[in-house]
Amino acid sequence: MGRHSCCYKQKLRKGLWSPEEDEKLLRHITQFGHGCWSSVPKLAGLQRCGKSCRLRWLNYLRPDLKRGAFSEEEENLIIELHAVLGNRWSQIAAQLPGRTDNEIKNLWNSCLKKKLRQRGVDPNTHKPLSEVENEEDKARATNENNEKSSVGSHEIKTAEHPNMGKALEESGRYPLEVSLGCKLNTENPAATPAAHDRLFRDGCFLTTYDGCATGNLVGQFAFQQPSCGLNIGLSKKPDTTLSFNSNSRSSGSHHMLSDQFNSSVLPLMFPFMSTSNVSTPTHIKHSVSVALDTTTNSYGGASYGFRTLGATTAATGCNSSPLATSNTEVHINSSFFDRFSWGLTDTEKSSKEAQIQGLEGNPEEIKWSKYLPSSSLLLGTTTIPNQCPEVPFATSDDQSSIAWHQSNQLLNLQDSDISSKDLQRLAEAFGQIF
DNA sequence: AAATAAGGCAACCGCCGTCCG
DNA sequence: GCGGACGGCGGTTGCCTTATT
Repeated sequence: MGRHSCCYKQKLRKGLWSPEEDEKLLRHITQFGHGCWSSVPKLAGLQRCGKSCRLRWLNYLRPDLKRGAFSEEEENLIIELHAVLGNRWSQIAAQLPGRTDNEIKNLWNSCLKKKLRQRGVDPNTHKPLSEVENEEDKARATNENNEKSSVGSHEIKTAEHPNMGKALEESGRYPLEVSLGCKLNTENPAATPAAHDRLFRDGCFLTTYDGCATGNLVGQFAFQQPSCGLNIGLSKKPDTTLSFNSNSRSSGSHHMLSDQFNSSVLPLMFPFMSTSNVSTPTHIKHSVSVALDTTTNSYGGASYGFRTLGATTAATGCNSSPLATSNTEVHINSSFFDRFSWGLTDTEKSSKEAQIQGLEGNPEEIKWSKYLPSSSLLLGTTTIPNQCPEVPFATSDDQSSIAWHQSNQLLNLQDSDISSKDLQRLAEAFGQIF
């Protein structure tokens, strides 16, 4: 292992390539191909290392390169792909024929980041800047509090919730976090639950938060397993069409939600719940149902909770303590999803989505497709109209589709041999899209 | 017109994974 | 199994050009 041997060689030219060098390299490769790059400079009569030749060819000389400025479509595609893939420039470049990873990286660093900021979007997270700033403030405040108390957040939570320490210890994971942003009660804003009203019981979190602070949402709903960044959710907007915006930890499609989000999926999503030794259910039923009152653009009520198998004790309403129940069964009912007027279409498919799906079929070229599942969980046939005001140029359906694919694969990775680094990368990808 | 700052871009650096002897 | 060679990738640097003062 170690550095490339050519790095140690002397008398090799560095810096910009002269036209003569370009000509030599071009002539050699068009005539003989590059073969082994380390032998190219010698055969082509160049005082360069093979690596430098390779880079020059890939980034400048190869004939299929597209010259000129990036089109708006290309820029938008890069932004969307970056939301999913992060700084994996080579994989992004694979989706833009004739463009190099270096070119895209430069464009991103010099131009697109700035554009996103001007649009109020954080280029790292693809969330609205205001939200990112809020999160940073919260994180700062949390850190300060932790420092003051000289106790880590984990310990604080454990102290608050006696079972949690055991849960963490035995499951080896962070607890499941179920987030329910309940409603925007336009007539009685006070009825909206307090932000991040977090309750813990038996290894799981229920977090309610006011997802409506922006005024754009009438509700949010999300599942989260912080340890792997998995977070699935949806939001509902006043126009009564469902939306997956880039910051709602959203994913999936109508089919995912209504058909796939069933009792067989949740244990996959949150495997620790069925495997840890804490008092988790042996059978998990999913029941979160929210009745939408379309006349007031608010949820008429939210039913959610953990309940004992066969005995629903989920609380109703948004401001109660739904975990005043005795046992631990996450109860998420698909009827939750059926209460909406979805306004979705099965047939609409953007060209970008088609591109993305196209890449899934070519694992040799698109390496991140290896993360995608081949199981029936993989959906991606339905798109959702773009309802994402925060990222007006991004089609949230594409992103959410990818997110869902990746989240599924993430789940399927539990038993795979994929490395922790891969998982980390996936989690990072999730962090960026969410 | 000169100096300085900012932007854009090409190339390098160093790390990592894979291949192969 | 080990280690060197190599290809690939993302981060960074530094040069050149353009804009601003």
